[in-house]
Amino acid sequence: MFDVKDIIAQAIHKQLPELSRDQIYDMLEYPPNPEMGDIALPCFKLSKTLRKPPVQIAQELASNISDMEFIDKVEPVSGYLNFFFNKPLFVEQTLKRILEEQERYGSQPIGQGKTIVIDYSAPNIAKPFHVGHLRSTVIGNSLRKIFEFMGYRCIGVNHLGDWGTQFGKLIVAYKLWGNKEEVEAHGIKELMRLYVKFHEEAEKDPKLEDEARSWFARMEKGDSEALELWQWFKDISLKEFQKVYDLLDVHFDSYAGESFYNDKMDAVIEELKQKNLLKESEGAMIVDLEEYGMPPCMILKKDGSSLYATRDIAAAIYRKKAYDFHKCIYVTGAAQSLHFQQWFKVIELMGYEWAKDLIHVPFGLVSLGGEKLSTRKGKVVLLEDILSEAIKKTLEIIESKNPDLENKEEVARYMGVGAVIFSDLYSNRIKDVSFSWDEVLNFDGETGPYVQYTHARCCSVIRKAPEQEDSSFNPCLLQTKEEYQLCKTLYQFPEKVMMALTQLEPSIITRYLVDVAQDFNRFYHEHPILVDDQQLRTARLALVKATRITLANGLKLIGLKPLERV
RNA sequence: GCGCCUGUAGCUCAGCUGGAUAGAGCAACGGACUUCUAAUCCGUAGGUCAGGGGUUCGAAUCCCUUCAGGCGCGCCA
Repeated sequence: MFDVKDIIAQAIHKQLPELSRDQIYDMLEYPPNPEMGDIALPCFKLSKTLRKPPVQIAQELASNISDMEFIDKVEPVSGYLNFFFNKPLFVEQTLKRILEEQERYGSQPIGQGKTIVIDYSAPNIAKPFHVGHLRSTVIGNSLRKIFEFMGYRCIGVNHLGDWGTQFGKLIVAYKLWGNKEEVEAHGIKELMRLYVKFHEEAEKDPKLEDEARSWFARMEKGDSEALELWQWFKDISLKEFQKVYDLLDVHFDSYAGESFYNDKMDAVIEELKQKNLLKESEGAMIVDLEEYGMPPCMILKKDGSSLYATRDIAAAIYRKKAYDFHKCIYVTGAAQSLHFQQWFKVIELMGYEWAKDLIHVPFGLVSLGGEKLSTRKGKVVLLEDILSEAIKKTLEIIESKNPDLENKEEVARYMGVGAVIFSDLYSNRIKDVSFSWDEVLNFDGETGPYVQYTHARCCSVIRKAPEQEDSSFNPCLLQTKEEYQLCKTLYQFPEKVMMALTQLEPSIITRYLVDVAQDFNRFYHEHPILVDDQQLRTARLALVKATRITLANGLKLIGLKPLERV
């Protein structure tokens, strides 16, 4: 594997044995502009340990450092040591590596033999799938792809919200105002109507709440009428969710939701008792977390029924047994941060050393015109509607730009859905986002369609190029600003994937794809590729092929299918 | 009241675990299609990095503090 940074780190290490190669590796950075070289070592930090001014350190290193094949020039500039690559060699090695590794380019086998459980999406049964759920779904899906790319075995778990008092409410509403035909005909939309109606009516008549609670209690006791209705609601919901997942191309290995853990709770409560962690407070059972600066974690309500913390604890213990995970990752809204901290601590107090392997990956909430989304008030944007709008708009663009395209419908589907996913993975996940139709349906600039378009452009050039058997090329012919810059950006892909993995941050990939696309489009605009000069054409084609591979690999990591024609 | 998160161009956001002159896209304006897909490219304009202190050779980045917004804090998940 070709890694210039490592080569440079080693050369510096020879001069400065007091620092490890890894330490030096981490100090190396990419200078802000090309005149400052390709890689730089700031010497300011070394100043203290070496008891010399940084300028002098840089100068000494520059004159003593041994000649390296990959480096043309080493230049000390006001405390920085700037390395200038041997461009042809760098270009050759970088492109060769990409062209050889193909769909493996960017991956490192760091996860061999390790299992990651990723808990994502987790919509609530009988409630519509809206923009808010999309984030968990696409972030989780992308993290899963990234981990798999790095050699981990991944278990995607959809922890369905399929248990709780809301089903009591739904049963009451169904019995009072609903009927079988309407539900069969309109699915979740009808269930949501009933749910919203329940809350409206319950404000006038609080007795409804009691009724709902008693229906839920019947469910917990195994009452067959209640459970049949529950199962029916669940089937209807899952069928509709499946349509969305198919459209998004998101899949799970397990749909074990909340109800799955019903019969696993008693054992957990028993264990907590035995380990002396449970404490009675105001009639309820809690784990006191005061000495850790947190409010108590509630395990049992006054009436003896369990809560979501109880379920999460049971689920974690089950997953550890079932999958023996290396890490278990929970992709949920930032609003739940405290909840996760609390029950992670409970797991730790129970004496499980793997408590440290539980990771909460929070993300900011989605609002709608400054207002919080609320299923109960019916204030939501349905994901289905967003996706179909995006597909419709894509189709319009195709009709006007490329009406002869084959299978327009299919391309529009991938492109439109991809645009929505891309925009959701575009900024740091922790940021709150305000949903805007304008933004989601804008296909210019830093967007999914822009990257897809660029990928298709690469494919198109490659298709039109004459066949050639020899894969070699002359890297000396790729020395212009645009060509070299593109090459340097392509070189960074493995680092970016690694960063996305350690930071659990898919947006690093998304942004990187835009960088690649920008660099490629500049190159494409400046330099004709399919020229008569066979040498030049072959060299530029190698660059196009490498770009295509990198874009395709990155797109797959954020859950998009790279398109060959748009 | 306590805790967590956020604050960078008119708007949406990057800024790599402290580094060189703070970068993109959108919107605006002006250019580039007889030539590999113009969903593209080039140029112009746009900044007290919320305010104030501190640490440091160096701060958008770390610490303290104020302000603004969001989210949490026992019987929902």
